[in-house]
Amino acid sequence: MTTMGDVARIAGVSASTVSHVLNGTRKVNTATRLRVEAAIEETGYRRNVVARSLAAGRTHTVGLSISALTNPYFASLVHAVERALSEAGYVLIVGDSHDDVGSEKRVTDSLLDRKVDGMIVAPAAGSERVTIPEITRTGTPLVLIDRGIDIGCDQVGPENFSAARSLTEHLIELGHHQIAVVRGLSGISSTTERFDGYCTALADHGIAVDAALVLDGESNTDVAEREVRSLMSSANRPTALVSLNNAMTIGSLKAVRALGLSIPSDLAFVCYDDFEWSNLFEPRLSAAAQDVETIGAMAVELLLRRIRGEEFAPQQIRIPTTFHHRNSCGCA
Amino acid sequence: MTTMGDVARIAGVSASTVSHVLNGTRKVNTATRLRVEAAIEETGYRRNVVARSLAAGRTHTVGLSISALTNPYFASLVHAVERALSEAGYVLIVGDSHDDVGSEKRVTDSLLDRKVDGMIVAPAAGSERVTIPEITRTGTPLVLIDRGIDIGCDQVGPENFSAARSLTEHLIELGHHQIAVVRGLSGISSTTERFDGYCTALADHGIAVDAALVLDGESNTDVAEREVRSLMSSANRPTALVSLNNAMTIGSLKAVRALGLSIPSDLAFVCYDDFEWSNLFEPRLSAAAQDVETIGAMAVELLLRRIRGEEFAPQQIRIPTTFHHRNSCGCA
DNA sequence: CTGAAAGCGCTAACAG
DNA sequence: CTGTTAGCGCTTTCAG
Repeated sequence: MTTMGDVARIAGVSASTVSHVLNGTRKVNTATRLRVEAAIEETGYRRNVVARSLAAGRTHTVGLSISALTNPYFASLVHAVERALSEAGYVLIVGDSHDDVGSEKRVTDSLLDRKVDGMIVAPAAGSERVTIPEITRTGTPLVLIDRGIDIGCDQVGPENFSAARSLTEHLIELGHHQIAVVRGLSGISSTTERFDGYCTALADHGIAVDAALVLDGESNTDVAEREVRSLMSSANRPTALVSLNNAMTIGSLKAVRALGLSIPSDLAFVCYDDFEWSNLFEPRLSAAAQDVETIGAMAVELLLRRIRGEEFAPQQIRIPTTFHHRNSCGCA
Repeated sequence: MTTMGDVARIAGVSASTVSHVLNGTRKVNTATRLRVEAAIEETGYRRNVVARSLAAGRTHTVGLSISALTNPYFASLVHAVERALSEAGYVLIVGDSHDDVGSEKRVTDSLLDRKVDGMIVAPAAGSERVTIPEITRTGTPLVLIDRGIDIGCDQVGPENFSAARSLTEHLIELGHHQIAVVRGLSGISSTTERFDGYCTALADHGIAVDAALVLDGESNTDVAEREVRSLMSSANRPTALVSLNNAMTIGSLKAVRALGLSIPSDLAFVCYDDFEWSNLFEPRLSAAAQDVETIGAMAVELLLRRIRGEEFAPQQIRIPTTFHHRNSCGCA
């Protein structure tokens, strides 16, 4: 493998000069630069970023710990983050935490060991006690994504509370009183906030929260299917349902289909998170869509500013959701 | 930041010993090891993987260049690869090539510069002329995924030809003669192979390929929608359609819906690639599903063997697809 | 069983 | 405008 020294020798200059033409870090005589470039071309030299990182103390690498790469929402998030980073000349290392603090710790430790310049984390439940402290201890810039944690660090996520509230209110305005909800994994802020939105909507309209109508879907398709199925075949059958994330929406729809019920005639349905195909089939889903691109881009922007050493108060950014009003809610 | 030297000083040993307890690379007296471990604990020392990589000449990092992180198929592939790698103690760096050689070159160059121990690439059209040679020149182990290239290197992908042929045959056996096809991006092997499968099925049953029924969907939802829409509103309307990948399936369905046609009564429909929701809505899609997990795991396995220095003839592995027979094809 | 010492390939003062 | 010289933090012979 050719090194910078080899190139220098061939070009008849010092390694230092080669480094500077490569990085544009200082003025170099055009003639010498040309010679260096020729030598690089001739040898097919590739800089060794590992050595460079060690010497410079920066890796131009950012780590991302995500909950579930298989969830299309998170996949898009990874995509958005990757794009924003690569535009800025950074490279992304991804790890999947499977929404488990243990795995998350392993992922973030490995990222820390690799001396990433910054880190983006979608914190699992319990993260604030184990993962986050370790990251902040090293002084690595950190921004939380999707879910928040009550700690002084930058975070960017979607609007949860108001979106879930509107979703629920829409159902109430349609005359429903028996509105069930499938809520996500406990211990993460998005679940709490969305559920709060649901509760607030009910409260605002003088409807008491009926514990029997609150389903724990654990952000999981199968669990949601089971829960919805059992609720919908019980005596206490609701007339409307709000699903609080995409995976659970699939599960809910499966359950409804398996029972031979139809939406919206037997059950009005709205959900948090939109799908590419939401508009394609009957029932066309009335859904609150997140703006993933913006969430990803924002997170990267904040992180890069921290990496550059900018000082500013911790930001807590909420990206608005958009309500796509279709017909699963039972409107014309 | 604490370094290995600091730990050594505190433990009263040499850096060399610290290194060896950390890596288990040689026998260390239990007493000394304990002291070292205590010092590590006390200081909260984290190894510097960058320095380690430079010294050891291996980064325990694998690069992945993928066509489109937003396509759920590729997202699952990334997931499968990430999982297999992390089990083996490797870390994944992802780059999105957007199916463009230019971007692909940028991605792979950056990966090469980072001295990844190996590389997995879903080659874009033209890759064999620009990206692949550069990778092999550096001697970095490489395995091609999803698409192949006529070059002596390991590749793993789904069965394309036979799956597409079966899909088409199914339609023929149902009595269709006017079978249209939406094919993917030109220049990549999966497109060619799947299209060949379609042509062969027709030929085997004495049906000539009608150029007017061959649509170029460019592996893109919008393009497919436009094409299908225009074909389906023409005089020469086919009675059946086979879509050759997931993105184009969405487009096709959009077009069909927009025209107010219904599947399968107005148009029998089968597709390559399955969806999580294929079974959820009418028409329930009859589809050939890829086994992404296996594809990812296989690719990683081959790559790790190459990284370990094993010598063997280049492998070309095809993972079978599964036909999910539902009702969009028009069967009971 | 342990330590000394020579790098890995590059960056960045510093000096000229 | 360019070269010299220290490292960056770790691994790994080679001695002992």
